[in-house]
Amino acid sequence: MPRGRPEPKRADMVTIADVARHAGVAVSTVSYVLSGKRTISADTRARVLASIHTLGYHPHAGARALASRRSNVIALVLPLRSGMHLPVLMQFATAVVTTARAVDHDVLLVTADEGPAGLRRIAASAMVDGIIVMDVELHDRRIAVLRDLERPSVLIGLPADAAGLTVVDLDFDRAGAACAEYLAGLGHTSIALLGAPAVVYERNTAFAPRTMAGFLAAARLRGVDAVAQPCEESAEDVRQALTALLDRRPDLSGLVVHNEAAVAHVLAALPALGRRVPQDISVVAICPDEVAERALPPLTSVLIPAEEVGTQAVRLLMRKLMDEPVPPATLLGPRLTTRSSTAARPPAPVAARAAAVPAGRAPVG
Amino acid sequence: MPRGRPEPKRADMVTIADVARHAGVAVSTVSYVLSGKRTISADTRARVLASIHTLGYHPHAGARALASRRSNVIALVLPLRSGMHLPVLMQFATAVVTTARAVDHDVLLVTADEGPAGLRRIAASAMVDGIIVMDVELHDRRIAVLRDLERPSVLIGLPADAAGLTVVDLDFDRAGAACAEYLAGLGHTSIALLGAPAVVYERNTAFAPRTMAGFLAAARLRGVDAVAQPCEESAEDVRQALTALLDRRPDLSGLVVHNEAAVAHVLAALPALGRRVPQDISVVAICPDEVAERALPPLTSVLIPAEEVGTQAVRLLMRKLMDEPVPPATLLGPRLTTRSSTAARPPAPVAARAAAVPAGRAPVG
DNA sequence: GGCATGTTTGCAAGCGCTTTCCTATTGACC
DNA sequence: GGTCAATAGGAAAGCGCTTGCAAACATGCC
Repeated sequence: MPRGRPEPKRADMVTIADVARHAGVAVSTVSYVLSGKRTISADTRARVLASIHTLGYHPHAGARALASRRSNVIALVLPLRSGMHLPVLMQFATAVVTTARAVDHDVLLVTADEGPAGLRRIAASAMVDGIIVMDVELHDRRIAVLRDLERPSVLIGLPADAAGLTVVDLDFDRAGAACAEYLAGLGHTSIALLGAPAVVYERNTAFAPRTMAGFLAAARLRGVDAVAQPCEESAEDVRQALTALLDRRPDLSGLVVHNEAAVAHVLAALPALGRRVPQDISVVAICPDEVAERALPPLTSVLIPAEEVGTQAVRLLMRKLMDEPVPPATLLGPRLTTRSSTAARPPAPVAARAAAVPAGRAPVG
Repeated sequence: MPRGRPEPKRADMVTIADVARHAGVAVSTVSYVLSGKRTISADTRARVLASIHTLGYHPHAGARALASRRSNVIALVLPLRSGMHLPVLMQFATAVVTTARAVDHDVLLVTADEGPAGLRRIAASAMVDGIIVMDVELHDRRIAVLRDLERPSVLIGLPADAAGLTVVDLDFDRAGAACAEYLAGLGHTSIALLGAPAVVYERNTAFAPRTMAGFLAAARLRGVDAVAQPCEESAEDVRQALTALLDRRPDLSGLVVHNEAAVAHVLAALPALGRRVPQDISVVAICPDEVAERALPPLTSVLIPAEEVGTQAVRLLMRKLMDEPVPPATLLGPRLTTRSSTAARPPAPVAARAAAVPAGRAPVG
């Protein structure tokens, strides 16, 4: 067949040329109407839009990506294998997709097990404009790749060395503080934090010590007695830790648990030790809502704002795509939800101290 | 600037032309090495591959999609909003991504709330070659769109009218049968199925009646007394239903529960009615593994093979992309996992009939 | 009237790839 | 030696879009 003779097009595909012809304008005009990159008279614009509508035109993503060097797709790298707490992951993914769509981007789903090579692949093939990586590990092999990739990226979770990267996460410092302030506001004057297992602190994963520090600092500011300690995850360890704790501080009336696995054990052990929740002791958890809601009694908790993290991650990525400066780390404020595991000020057994602190400060968030 | 003069390229992007130059061959040769669409001498091929490797070349996805009319991306439409059982959804998504990657495709994540227009958009923009839609409703507004779309699709879940579509799902018929056969194999001679709430049967959602039919048919084949009935979800309704059931059939020793919400109530009600699980009565659930594992005692259960559904969905889609014929419906075999809620043959209270049926048939799956 | 200025639109050169033609080389067979 | 077929590789035409350049026209001002 002779080259260059325009044959009747394949039935399904409507191209920008079809639209231009139909509207009686040049192809470029259609393009500009769509991109808004130059002013088009109201008249022409309306005509073009009408043609687009009647023909049911959708620009070819590949062609657009080729010509504009933008795919309008972002990659979302998720640890789909398991381990992660699913509801959190889901909320996060939903927020990312929704936010991305709101700014005219789609989301390519990539599993973490594709590893560094996977990131390189999707970036180098210009499949995506940017990358959001969830569940970043402390010494993640991917961060080296991300750092020298030509595409921008946003990490969820703080790696050991975040220099040159953009990170979003919950502000665990303030989460700890929120718990302390909330309990102080309820009138509690002796509180404690049970944290992650000791090993987590040893390998200095950022979130654990930061929560502890925030908790202690806030308590000190409010003039409240506070201790914080790691907590192993077995029922027996929890029981022992609580026994020792209550032995040392019989007036303890507020407890923060930042350890998802230990939560149930704590709730089981307290009644056995003669402390009713919340009458004798208030318990605040730092955990997903689901865990808090399912506990008995449902727990007042500070939750990881997965949705907001997702939204922020996309926003930050978009700003990087537009070459706007972004802060290296964005830490999100904790949200405390009141449920049935906390009550105002200590009851009778510790009544001796009950009047010392004014109650009534509103919860954080 | 004068057009057509090859300026030094933008630093990051390695193109096929660079590879061709480096290997001393034509661009087309590189392309053919990559696609394998024509024979290349071993020598040339090796040289090209070496160049690709040293230059770190990755073909530009957009350019490839434009020229080849294939994006090598499939869309995965998920009901991310909630409602769905997350572990199942996650397993499914993971299987889809993994399988897709194994056949050199990526996955675009689309939320169900983009609706029919969203499907049209991603299809018409040639962003994806095919679409997998999860959680299809009985009268889904999207199936009309899918049907006249130029791109192939695979549905998870059976819509009312599946004509012209490709569907994958668990074979609920066989799931019901598997339960009956398993209980029969354990020596039980009087068994019952508690199904979904009545309303589900009324609106003839396919899965519920099919499970029931399979259960009854298999029981009849094995010469086992069986009844099946809908089951409401409140604790009180469950208790009443069980009471009535045990009243009518005091020798009942096998129970199948196909109702996620009622499972816990059944387990609570049975001891109250003087039946220990599994000593007096064996219970099999049709539910996600998670629910079965968390129950007390952990339940022998038939689970939805989410992973296999995902894998099959991708395989079917690939076959459609290659214009190979595929069956309109692919129903996957159930998998029964034995846990602690079932025991061999009826115990003492029904000893009168205990010798009637030989025990020992292996569980299904 | 002539020139600078502004507004609106068209022209056409690619973006990086696939694929259709086509040429060159080789070996086999008559 | 000549014809044919098979095998390897190259040249170049698009795929559908964006965007730099410039034309066309109107307007304002001297």
